[in-house]
Amino acid sequence: MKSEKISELTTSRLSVYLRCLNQLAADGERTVSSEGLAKKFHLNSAQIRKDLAYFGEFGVRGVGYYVDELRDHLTKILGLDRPHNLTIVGAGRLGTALADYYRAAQSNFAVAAMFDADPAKIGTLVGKVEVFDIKNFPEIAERYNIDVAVIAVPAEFAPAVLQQITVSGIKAIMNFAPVPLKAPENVKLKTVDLTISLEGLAYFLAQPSPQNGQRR
Amino acid sequence: MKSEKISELTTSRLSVYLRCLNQLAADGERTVSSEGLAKKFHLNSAQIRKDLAYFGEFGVRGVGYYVDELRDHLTKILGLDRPHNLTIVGAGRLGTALADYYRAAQSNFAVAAMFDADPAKIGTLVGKVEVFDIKNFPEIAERYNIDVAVIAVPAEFAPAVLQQITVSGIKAIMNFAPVPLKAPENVKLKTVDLTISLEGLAYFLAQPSPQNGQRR
DNA sequence: ATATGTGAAAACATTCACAGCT
DNA sequence: AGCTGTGAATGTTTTCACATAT
Repeated sequence: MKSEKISELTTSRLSVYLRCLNQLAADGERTVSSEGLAKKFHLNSAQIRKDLAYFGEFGVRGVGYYVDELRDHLTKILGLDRPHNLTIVGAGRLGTALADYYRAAQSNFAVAAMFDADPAKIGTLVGKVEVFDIKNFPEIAERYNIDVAVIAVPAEFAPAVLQQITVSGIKAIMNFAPVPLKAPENVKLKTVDLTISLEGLAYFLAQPSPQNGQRR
Repeated sequence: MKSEKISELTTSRLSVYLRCLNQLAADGERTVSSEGLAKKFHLNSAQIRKDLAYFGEFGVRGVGYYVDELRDHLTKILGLDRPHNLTIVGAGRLGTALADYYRAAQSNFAVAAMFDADPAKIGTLVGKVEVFDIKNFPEIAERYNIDVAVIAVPAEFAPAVLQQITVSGIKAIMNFAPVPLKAPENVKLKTVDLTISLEGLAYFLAQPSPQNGQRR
């Protein structure tokens, strides 16, 4: 157990471990070893032990980890022991798909509201979630106690949307707009760039090495 | 110019640079320095020079990089100088949203076909793209000359879908199912896990440090 | 016997700083 | 004078290997 700063690589692995532990619990497993976990996702067992050891000594030597206990720890560590209210800004194709996706995924994230600038969309429902005018963001975010915002608007509007979100005091933002955004200090911004991920695949295909038998 | 193995971190930055160069070209800029690029995305200029130097000496000392020339190089390096045919497996909410997203993004990725197992969806159109029966994957993939596949099915079906895709000889796969998949050697698999990204935000919110003024 | 927790080593990535070119 | 390309230095992440606990 150390008090260093935890890297993002570690925390996203914790999410993966937790998902796996939920599965193991459902399967009725009582304990699991770091080696057992490691095999499930082609990962090094020392890495798992180290990731967990940042937060405490959860294991028992000679035995492994108790599934239920570790699951509770990770749930708490990841802040998933209490609900989060999500908003999705941008009620276009991607925004509505994300709303549906997050609504369907049973999780502690409730999609509480959506926003758009298009008058035709304002007032409509996506699933059971109302689309509000982006102009009223601060008021609605307050009313619904939003703590996480997802940006799903075209790149050109993203900086302005980010601005509106941050002035409302929201500290956690996920951005799907393909543009580099700079969030204020003490606001966590994660960008997922769907285009760049694809281009990484194109690069791979362009490499000479795997060209044997490759479809062109 | 080295012949080392290029890291994925480098290649995704190349995508970012290319996007920026396209913008600069549209703005009529002739040259740009590594420092100029670096400022745009809060990045170190040495990193940019190093990333580029893996592939050649594209710059001119005392001047910088010629926008058009560097753009051409990066386009070629990333394999974006020729078209790619994309398929999306899973015509649910996420799959159709991704289809629309990639269709709209003007790029070298053409959405050529979609697949699903649900008889109600087979034969329908998403945009102008037909949904085929997943059973016919090999034949249709061949017909449309698919070289990149996107997995957008529920986690439980993802392993079987991966299997079907890889036996068809497709070498580049993007996975949105929240499950750890293992692709064969010489197949590139990228997973984007929308849930894990959110949980990283929850972890951040659960930390004591930024709790001043945070909405709960 | 078995599996954790962790220093030490190795691998990998970023940044510095400057020689060298235009 | 100005900016690249790159070795060297620094920082970060992963893996090894083993003492330590049950």
